[in-house]
Amino acid sequence: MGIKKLLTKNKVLLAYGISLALLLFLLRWLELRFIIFDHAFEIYIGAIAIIFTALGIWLALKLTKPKIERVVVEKEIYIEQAKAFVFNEAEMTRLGISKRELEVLQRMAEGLSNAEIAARLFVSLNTIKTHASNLFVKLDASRRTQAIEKAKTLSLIP
Amino acid sequence: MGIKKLLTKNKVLLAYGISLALLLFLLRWLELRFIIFDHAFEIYIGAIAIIFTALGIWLALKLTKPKIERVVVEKEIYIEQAKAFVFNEAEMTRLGISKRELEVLQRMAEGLSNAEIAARLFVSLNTIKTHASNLFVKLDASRRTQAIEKAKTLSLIP
DNA sequence: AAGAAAATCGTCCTAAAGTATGAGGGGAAG
DNA sequence: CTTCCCCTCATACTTTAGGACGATTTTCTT
Repeated sequence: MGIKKLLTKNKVLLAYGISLALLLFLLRWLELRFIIFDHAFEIYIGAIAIIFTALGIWLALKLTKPKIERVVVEKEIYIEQAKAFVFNEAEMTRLGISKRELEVLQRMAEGLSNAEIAARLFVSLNTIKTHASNLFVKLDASRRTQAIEKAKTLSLIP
Repeated sequence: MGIKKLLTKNKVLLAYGISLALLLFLLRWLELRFIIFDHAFEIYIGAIAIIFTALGIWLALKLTKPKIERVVVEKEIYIEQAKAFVFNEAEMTRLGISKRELEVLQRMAEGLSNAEIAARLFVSLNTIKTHASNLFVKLDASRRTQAIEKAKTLSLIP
């Protein structure tokens, strides 16, 4: 960041420079009025003062860490959770539902028929029927759709 | 904003100008009063330089505005499972599902049998069967459980 | 090793679900 | 007014689901 830029940028510094110039003129006026000495001396001092003031400012700006005022803005982000399904194992234990029965239940909820479930689990249709019947008793349901509904509210299936 | 106003407003600048003037007078006074050494001029210059450098540094530190850094902190908020169900009417229109059919679909998802649905909607069992059949065609399902699954993923039912 | 629980499979039967087809009434749009 | 869609209902039939037994085999626990 150059001095020129600084001066044009900062009104305060500009005013400062102008005031210094005015001061020098004042001195000259005083000089003319009262004591007459070497004019060059005051001008030189003034120039030195300006230069080193600028140098001081430059030094300060360059060498010091920039003042940073940290403003923390809290931005609320609403995250729609992908419905993190947490399996309710306690409920499964309470109802006495076995692992195999749960598997059948899951497939039933997927919309598969008993025959399809039997094929996927490599067992006979009768076995699936038995599991289904046991499930209905344990879930207190009389239809598979009802069983699915109950199982979902109990977080046994997503 | 005029210079005059700036000067009267900013005490720092005023003090600075005055100090410069005083310094010059002091130097002149010293020059008049005492005998100047050979290197008096260099000493003056050095003193002026040091003083005004310090002044410049002080000025810079005092007058620079702190940079405001806006830190955006993202606060994650997880939506509770009160997750409002938004009915996908577009999908219903696309599939050509009628109001009555949707009603039947909803009851089916609740686990009701066709007979129960018929009783609740005050129509005959055959009517429900017809609606169900039409639904299966429109939803490309062959079972009610499958229809329910599809309808749920399409946000036709919660 | 014995017992309990779980998983498997079967049969018989009934109930419910699903398919196919036809048909009548009513409302909305052309 | 006529056409189209929706809702309604019916009949006849097929398929699937579900209930009620019993039975054998694994698997785990004690």
